Amino acid sequence: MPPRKRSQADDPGPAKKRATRSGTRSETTSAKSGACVAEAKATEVSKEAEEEAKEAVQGSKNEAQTKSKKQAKQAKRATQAKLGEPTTEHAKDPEDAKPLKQPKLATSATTTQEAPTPGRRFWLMKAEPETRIEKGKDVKFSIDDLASRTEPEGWDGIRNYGARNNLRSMKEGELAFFYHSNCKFPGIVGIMAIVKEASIDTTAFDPKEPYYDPKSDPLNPKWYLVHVKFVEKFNRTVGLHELKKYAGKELADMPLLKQGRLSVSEVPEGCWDFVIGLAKKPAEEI
DNA sequence: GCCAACGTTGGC
DNA sequence: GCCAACGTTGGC
Repeated sequence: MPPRKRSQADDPGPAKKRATRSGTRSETTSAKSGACVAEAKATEVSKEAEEEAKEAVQGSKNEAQTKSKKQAKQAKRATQAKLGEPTTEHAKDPEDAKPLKQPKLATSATTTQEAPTPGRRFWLMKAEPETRIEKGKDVKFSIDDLASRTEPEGWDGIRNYGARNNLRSMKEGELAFFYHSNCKFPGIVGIMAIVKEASIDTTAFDPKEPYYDPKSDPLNPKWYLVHVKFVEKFNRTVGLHELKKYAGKELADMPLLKQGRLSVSEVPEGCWDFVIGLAKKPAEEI
């Protein structure tokens, strides 16, 4: 599905093609015993971590004293890497499993009444629509593939902290652009909806998976996915080249254009609306 | 296939 | 904790 590493390995391992994506590998996929157990365990663990995190927040005073150094460190790193949780936070750090605290409240709704309802945010997620074999499996995933699904699709394979953090702050009901990358005509091709919030991406634990991460540990999961469903395919692709025309203007704040490599990024509401406008433009006006 | 930009790793 | 070397993304 989403883009990833290019190991040239190509070992023609067996592989029920599409295993990765065909999945909807949510907890309902009770078939795979091993992975499932792992997931269950991992879930527990992450719950614990969640509890810890909560406690940490509640007892923030004490915590501030005991952990302030650590936090300072993290903050610094985060700044350095500018992508959120970076480099060293690996397996060791239990904070890694910390789930979605309050994402920064969204722009517009920040000011509105009842605090606990952050505004809806918008996203952009990349996938490769053209065949590419990774560890014997085709990682291709296009908007047409998504459209053909009858069940929510687990957006797995995200192996970048910045992207992951974005995944983890997605809320059910939010919308995302589907972006075709690493292909002839890269660009935004349609819209999907988040139908299930972050859960553990168990493909990280399976050596046969294209996006296996030997450093991830079911007991302290690093990688997450969300489930999405198809909403709409645009009549035309809003190409990257076209988007770039507005990079200094209407789309100045579009992370896609500033940090091209992030496979899951946020789209400011204004940019969202603007892109929709582009997508609906009659051909003559393009 | 090239390569710029950026992320990650590991030595010190 | 810095930073050089290495790896990956993804447009072209």
